[in-house]
Amino acid sequence: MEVGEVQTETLIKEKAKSLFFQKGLLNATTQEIADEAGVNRALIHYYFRSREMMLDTLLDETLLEKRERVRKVLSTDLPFKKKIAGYINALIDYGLTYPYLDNFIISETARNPGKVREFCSKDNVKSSDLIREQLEKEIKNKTLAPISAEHFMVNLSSMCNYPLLAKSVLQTIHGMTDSTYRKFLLERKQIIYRTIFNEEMPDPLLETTLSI
Amino acid sequence: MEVGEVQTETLIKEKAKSLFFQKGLLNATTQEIADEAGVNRALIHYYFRSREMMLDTLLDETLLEKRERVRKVLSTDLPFKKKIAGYINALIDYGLTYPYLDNFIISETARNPGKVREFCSKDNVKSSDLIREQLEKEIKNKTLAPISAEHFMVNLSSMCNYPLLAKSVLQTIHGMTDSTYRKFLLERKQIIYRTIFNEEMPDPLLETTLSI
DNA sequence: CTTTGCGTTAACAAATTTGTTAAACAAAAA
DNA sequence: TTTTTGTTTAACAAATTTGTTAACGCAAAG
Repeated sequence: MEVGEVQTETLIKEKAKSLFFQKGLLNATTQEIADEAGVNRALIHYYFRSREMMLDTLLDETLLEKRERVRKVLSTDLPFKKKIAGYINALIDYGLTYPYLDNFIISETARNPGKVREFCSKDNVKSSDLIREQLEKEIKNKTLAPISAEHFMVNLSSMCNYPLLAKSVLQTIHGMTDSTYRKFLLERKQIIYRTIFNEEMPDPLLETTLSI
Repeated sequence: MEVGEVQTETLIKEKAKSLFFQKGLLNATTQEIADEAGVNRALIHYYFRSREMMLDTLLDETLLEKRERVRKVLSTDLPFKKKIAGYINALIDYGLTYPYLDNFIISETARNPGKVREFCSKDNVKSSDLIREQLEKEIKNKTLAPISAEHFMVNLSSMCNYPLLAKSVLQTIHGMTDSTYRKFLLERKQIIYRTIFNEEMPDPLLETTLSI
């Protein structure tokens, strides 16, 4: 391996993530991954032992990264509504990066129910616990209609994640181009905030974390 | 084939739907389907020619059935809010019947983008068009905050479908049993209505269409 | 009774895919 | 230079999966 060249292992992981989580090729073969990375297929076994172990590594890394991002937003000292605005922002932006990640998880779950439990157990802090206290305060102050922390978080993540998951279907139904649908998703940040809080989202909260 | 016995073709289709759309075995092999139906694998080819053609048939039938149900609800003469309550009811109940249907569609899309377009094009009436008029009237009457029909429908279907899709993950995170999660989903009918309309859902609208 | 046709089965062929291995290669160490 | 170590490759073996086919069984028609 020449100095300065990208590490083969990293290259394979990135191309595999792209196939699985961005392009949605949930059943990509080791050959397809190798082709995408432009390396010999045997290298996948050299670095990861088996396809299954590579999947575990990819999921571990990607889910950890996503959790970190979400955790960071929900653990700030910001007031409740700003925190939630940040959460919406992070979730939609992350979804735009890996539109098929959730889908992948869900499908894998059916194939191997134990694995998800394993991944989830690594996540010892529930996001609903991170907002419960503030949420209840809002409800007490009558600035939010009564709702449990669980339902609140499920509402939120549903409205953020589903339109990304169902992109191809929704896009086809509504006859949107890729760029139109992207705009639609970004619009949704405000829509979701309004639906949850029944009031306008403050402008400064809209900045995307995406470069592209 | 004895008289009175279930038609083999129907039996295969039902067992295949169960595997794909209920148990979430998205990659079920023809052998697994045959085993589930208790028939010889060759019969699948006898009746459906190929695995691919069977998939098309299954999707066609199931999506048509789902559409019919939704269409029926949105095409009644009921006032807007009752109509939406019926929609929530139908969507959650249908999702409880086929929790992996959406997931299947999404995954298939990545493998064969043209197929979804074909399926969607058979659905010549958008559900957002079915409610647009009434929605705009509600907004004009100030009984609903301004929102486009598209975002409104996406909000609605997101909150109904996502928790079913992500069942295994959410269930694990929140440590719920199957029956607890089922209750959680049924609770959501009211939660979703409240989130959308910011007011209580009238009791008579809560009746499930499910027998179990 | 014989024939016809549908439903069913086991056995086979072909394609795909995963995982292994032995050899080739290249760069750094001795 | 030779050796060693880590990386890469082609070739192979094994398992899985789809699709075909020829034969069998059986009920209804002739």
